[in-house]
Amino acid sequence: MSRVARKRVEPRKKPRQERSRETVAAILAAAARVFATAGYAGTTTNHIARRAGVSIGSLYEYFPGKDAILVALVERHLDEATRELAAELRSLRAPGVPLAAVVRRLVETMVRLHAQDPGLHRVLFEEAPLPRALRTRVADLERRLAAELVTLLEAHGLARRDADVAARLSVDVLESLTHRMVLHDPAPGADRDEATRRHVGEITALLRRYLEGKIGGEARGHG
Amino acid sequence: MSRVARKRVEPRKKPRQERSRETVAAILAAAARVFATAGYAGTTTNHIARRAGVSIGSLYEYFPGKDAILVALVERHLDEATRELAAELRSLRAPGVPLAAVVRRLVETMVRLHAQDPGLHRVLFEEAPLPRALRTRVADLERRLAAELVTLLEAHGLARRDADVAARLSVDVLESLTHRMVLHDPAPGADRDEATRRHVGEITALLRRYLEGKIGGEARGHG
Amino acid sequence: MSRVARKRVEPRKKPRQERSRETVAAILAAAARVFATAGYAGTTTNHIARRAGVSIGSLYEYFPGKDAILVALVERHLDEATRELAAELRSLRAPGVPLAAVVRRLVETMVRLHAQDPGLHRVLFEEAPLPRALRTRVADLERRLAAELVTLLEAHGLARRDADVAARLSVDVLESLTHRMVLHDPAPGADRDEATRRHVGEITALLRRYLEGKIGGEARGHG
Amino acid sequence: MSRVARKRVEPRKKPRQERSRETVAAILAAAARVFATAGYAGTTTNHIARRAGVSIGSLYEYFPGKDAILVALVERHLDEATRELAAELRSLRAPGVPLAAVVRRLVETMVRLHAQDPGLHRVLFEEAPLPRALRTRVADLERRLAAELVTLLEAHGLARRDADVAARLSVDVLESLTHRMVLHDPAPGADRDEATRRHVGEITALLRRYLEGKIGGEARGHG
DNA sequence: CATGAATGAGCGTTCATTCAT
DNA sequence: TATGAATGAACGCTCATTCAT
Repeated sequence: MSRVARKRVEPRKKPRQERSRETVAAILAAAARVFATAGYAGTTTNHIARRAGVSIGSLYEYFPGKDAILVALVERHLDEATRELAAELRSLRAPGVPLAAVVRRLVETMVRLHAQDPGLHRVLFEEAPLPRALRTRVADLERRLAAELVTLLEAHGLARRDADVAARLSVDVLESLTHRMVLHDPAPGADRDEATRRHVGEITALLRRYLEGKIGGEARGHG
Repeated sequence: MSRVARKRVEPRKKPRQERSRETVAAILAAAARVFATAGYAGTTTNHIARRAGVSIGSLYEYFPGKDAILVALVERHLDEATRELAAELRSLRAPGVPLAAVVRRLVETMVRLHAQDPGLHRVLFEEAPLPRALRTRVADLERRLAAELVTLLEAHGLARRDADVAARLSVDVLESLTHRMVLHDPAPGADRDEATRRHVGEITALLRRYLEGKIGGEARGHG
Repeated sequence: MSRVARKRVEPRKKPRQERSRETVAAILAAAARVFATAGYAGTTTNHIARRAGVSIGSLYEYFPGKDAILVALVERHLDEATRELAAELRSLRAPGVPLAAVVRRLVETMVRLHAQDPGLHRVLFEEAPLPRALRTRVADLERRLAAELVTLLEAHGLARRDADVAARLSVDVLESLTHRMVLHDPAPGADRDEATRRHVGEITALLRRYLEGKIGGEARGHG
Repeated sequence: MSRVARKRVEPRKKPRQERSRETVAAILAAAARVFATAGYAGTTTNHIARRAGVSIGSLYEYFPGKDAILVALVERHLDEATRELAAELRSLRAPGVPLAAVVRRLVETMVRLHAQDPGLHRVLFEEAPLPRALRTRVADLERRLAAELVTLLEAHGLARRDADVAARLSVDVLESLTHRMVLHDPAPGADRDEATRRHVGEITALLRRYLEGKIGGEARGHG
């Protein structure tokens, strides 16, 4: 994956029988643990197979290699993220939800998506160089989120010429600050929740200032 | 580097003669190119040596392994960043510089630091797991920048109870948005400069909103 | 192995299938030949693997390195030596065996154990620095042989205060003279057997003199 | 040295000037220490050079490689041994020295020769495979000692048909038991001297029994 | 003569991958 | 289908040795 020669990363065959589905699930679960603890370079297919309680031969029956497993994990994560975001947006589109709540809940959702397995998240989206197709998929997801945000802003009377620019930057902020927060996570201790809550509040404030302040339309971009 | 067994990453011997200083320079230059194009995992010491026009033995004469070279590159970058930031801050502390200019020039400086070799930057600070000492050094640099920002805000009459929190988040935004911008960089084409300029302007606007808006002290954190 | 950092020398995994048992046997047989002809330092894992008709990967599947193979060879030899000595001693403890026969047969047994592969024996027990555990095992074996010899001497009415000292020195003589004889072995020619027989006779005479002569208890150790 | 291809082991040039002689001496002294502590395989020429406070280039000015240094050390040791043995034998040939003293002093001399640097001795004469020329020189030394012993025995009225055989075996015993004793040496503690004295006494007793007992001419070698 | 930077063959070792069972 | 023994390309790294300075 790191190299030029692009390799197959599609799963080899669809699991048809029950047992096969369990095998695949075991492999993915094991891979998630191994990637998270050993990093991308430190993970080997033999490692994963042993941890999954599956023979190395079986692993290769379903995945053509380590990168394919990683890709499957990323796709699984993206599926979930897509689903959760869609659900959240559905509820945020309901009339009567104040913008403050919209922003806050978007921040919370992003944090939740990143925080469920930070170590794995770091490996999947930072350490490992993803194939172009996946990077495109991530980009699409962000683009769609930005588009939704434009709609939401309009619904709250915040329409502007450059609403799309503002929405796009807001998504970037959402994504990169939550990512960063999760990676800089201190040891999962007692007051981590408190720290997270404060952080969420602060990011929310920042985004509200940015988005709502626009209305006033003061001079911008002229240093 | 990913695993427990921390290995030596200090350079092995100081180059004494002129010739060896050239060798070390050639190795570092080659390593920067190889890391940037092949990624962390895809880079080997043999690659680097060949690209540097140096024997593999010479490489190991000066560096105990790939990670040590990476560390040297990171330190070189951090030295430069420290120097540039210090210079910039010195000039921004001069009386009469408007806050708008302070913010914009900080954004510009960060972009400059990230943009000079984006591919390498990505590998050094994202893909490769840095030893703790270096991570600490990066964290210190950010902390000092945040502290400076607090001073600057006070000098502009923006003192608040939570100035440190705001400054800290601003630094996070500075860092992560410029990082992100640089990585999502489209092929270095004609209008990249234009895109960069717009992006800088927008980030500046966001930070000004965030920092200046605080004064008003409207309700925050109660989403 | 010579250095401080003790490495693993335990075999990596037990061969389960028939095929792998053959592989392990082939590796050990090849290693015996290579060690014997090339010496410890001159032996490499690649040598052994090629000679065994096995891939280098397979070798490392079963042994973590050259020292582990050497250790396995030593243990195999010690197992055999222990077994043969035990059998011999059992028969020597039978009533009616004259002391002359006891001594002679012990010498013959030792010669037999050393002589079956002198070149290998030299590498295993002289050239290669064995891990402490194995050296201890060798020492234990010698200690037990000395203890048995004390019992045998008593059974022949040769009890003395310092019987243990005499037995211990006798074992040292047995071990070191047969070792030496085997190493100084001339090319395996026609009259080697004759030379060996003479040598065995002479060592036997020396030991009988030493052990039986004690009875008389003439002045000793006073120059 | 371990390999087939015999390499040069003669010193490259005779040191003519004072400084050169010092350099060679420093190299040999350093090599003795390094070989003794790191073993044959663990010793490198760079190691030796650094320890000698000499550049690696200078080392190669005087010795063509690691084996040549080892050979020089062995030769130095053999020179000394030859000298000491000759002196000892000269004094033992004086009329009136009882055979008991002859034997004891030979044992003591052998112990002294082995014990002055046991670690080094082990590397030089056991671990490292010496070139044939040196092995021959060692064999010659032993042969001459055996011949001397025959003369001494005759002088004490112990002449026999197989005096040469007995003398030869006695030398073997002298050599191998002292060697063995020195290698099995316990940590150089308080009572090591006591142990050594006892051991010397016992070996002396063994050899006297063997040599003097012959006269009686009881049945031997017909086991 | 002395230096020490440079060399590169060759070692030990891993691990993705295949395939006979 | 499942297994796991076998493979071997390719990596990290050392160290004896040379040679320009």
